[in-house]
Amino acid sequence: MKTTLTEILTDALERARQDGSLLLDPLPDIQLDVPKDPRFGDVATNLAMVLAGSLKQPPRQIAAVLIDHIPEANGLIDRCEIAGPGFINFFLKEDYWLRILQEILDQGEAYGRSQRGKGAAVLLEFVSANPTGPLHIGHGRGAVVGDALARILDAAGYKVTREFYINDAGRQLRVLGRSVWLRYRRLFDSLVPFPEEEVYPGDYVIEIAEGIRDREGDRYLSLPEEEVLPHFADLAAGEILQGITHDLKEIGVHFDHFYSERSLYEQGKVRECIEVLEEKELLFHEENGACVLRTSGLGDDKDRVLIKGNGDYTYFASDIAYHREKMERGFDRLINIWGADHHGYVPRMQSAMRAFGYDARTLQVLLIQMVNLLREGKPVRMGKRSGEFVTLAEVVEEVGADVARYFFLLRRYDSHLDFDLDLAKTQSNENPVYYVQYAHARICSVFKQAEEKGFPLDRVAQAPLDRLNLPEERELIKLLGSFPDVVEGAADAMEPHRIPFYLQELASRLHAYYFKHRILSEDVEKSLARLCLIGAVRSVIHNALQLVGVSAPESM
RNA sequence: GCGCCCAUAGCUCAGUUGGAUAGAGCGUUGGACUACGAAUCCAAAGGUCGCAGGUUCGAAUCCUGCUGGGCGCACCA
Repeated sequence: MKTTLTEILTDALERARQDGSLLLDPLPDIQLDVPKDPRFGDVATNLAMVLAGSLKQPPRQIAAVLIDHIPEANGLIDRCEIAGPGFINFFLKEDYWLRILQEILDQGEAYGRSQRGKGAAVLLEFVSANPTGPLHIGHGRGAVVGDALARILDAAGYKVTREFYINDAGRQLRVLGRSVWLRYRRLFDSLVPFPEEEVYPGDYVIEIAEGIRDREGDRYLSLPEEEVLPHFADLAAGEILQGITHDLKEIGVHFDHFYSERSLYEQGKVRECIEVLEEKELLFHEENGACVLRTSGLGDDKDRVLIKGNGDYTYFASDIAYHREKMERGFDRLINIWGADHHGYVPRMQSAMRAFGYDARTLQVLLIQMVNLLREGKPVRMGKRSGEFVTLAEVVEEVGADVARYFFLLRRYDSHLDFDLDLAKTQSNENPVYYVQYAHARICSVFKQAEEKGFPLDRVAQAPLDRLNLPEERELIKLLGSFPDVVEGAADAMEPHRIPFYLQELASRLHAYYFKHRILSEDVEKSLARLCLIGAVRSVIHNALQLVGVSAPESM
């Protein structure tokens, strides 16, 4: 809708320029609004007010000129009004809305999809949790936001690849190996010390050690530590990663690739990356042998070490190699989803992009704020080191995947989230998930009812849609008509939470309409038309729920 | 000390990229089932958009400075 109106306005501007009534150069961007108040029309633009400054004419006068240049036979606009300081309000032709309704019915699951992204290839990296322990609730939020964003971008015409980066090199993994090794030895000798401060204390480490003992007995006790530790580390990481993918699957999140950090080293990508930077003369070496990237000249506040004095690579080294690798795989855009506590890392990552000659804006980082888990109104203490660790899997088990997902998406990703376990578990009107799902189930129920009562459902496609002339019906159709704009907006801004908010409003309008007006009546033609309307609502609710990965049940 | 994020109704939060009278859910109060699902609906009360300046036709939104909260500032990950 907005796009066709934009064309009409651009055309009007062009005509006005050619006949000299408006001295435009260049043509301005056209901004369209859907006014909150229906009295201000179906769509409005502030165009005249924007132009007032440069044209040095009163906005209302410019608006009048513009309206004069809109052709009569545009097929869309019924009438225009100039309002307030210079808004142009457009009232669209009655049958336009019926065409929209027909379009929704025709398109079905495709309604809401667009070519906004023009097929641009996007690499969306998210979760990327270290394989050293189970996912917690914060990971869950990142996972669900990332997954929903992937679905939304896909619907908006981007080619999305979902990737999980595995930190399977470096110190944390060595610590994991040592943790398992100590637990393993303790299974045979309880006197072996277990320094909780230096290793991972979680019970899952014991379980991994027990697994090794059950399968292979005590044979590792006699082997030298240097041999056992890397093996245990790999074994444990593999097992934990399997658990992670399992937990992600339980909450409906999947990945196209798992990208191994270690493979970057094994394929020489890290070294290659450093050589390239060396050629670009972006590196310098300190007295102790450390190798440093001059990020300070590229937007970061200081230079960053790539190779330490002891010869070890820093994580930053493999990270930039990874991102260079992403670009070399041909992606147009990179999106990373990180916990907000990593925000200090963003400038240096973007300076690395610049170091390789890419626009820093090619990499966008979404920082997901922390999640506060509440039970009985009190925060549940989190943290890998604390005893009462609550995993994502436990939360999903407790409240279900639909609820968990919806709760994660109910807030902007950059605001703190209180996850209230008791609220999440209530199957009542306090729980926003059911409100929306109920609307869907309710419509399904009406269709079932219509079938039982013998309404000629095979004639629904020929229903006289012009019988839908109530204000509530008109508003409902308008809301349905804005769905593609909502999806595009969510994709542009990378803000999945817009979908649940849209759903809330749509469900609310549906419930109100349903309560006030009977769908099935003696007037068969009208009943069929109304079935078309609620059928379209059902379809859009279904599509929107699909975008956030929440199920649309036919009965509850 | 420096940097980033946040501050909107009693609570939790939206606010269409600077637009018209600032919205929703929950909670509170009062009402609505002999008809398609009451997990629903209708109505009311509730606001100095943290504070003070600035930018302009117009600011919750943009710029500056404060106040208060969160998080970062490694040759850690």
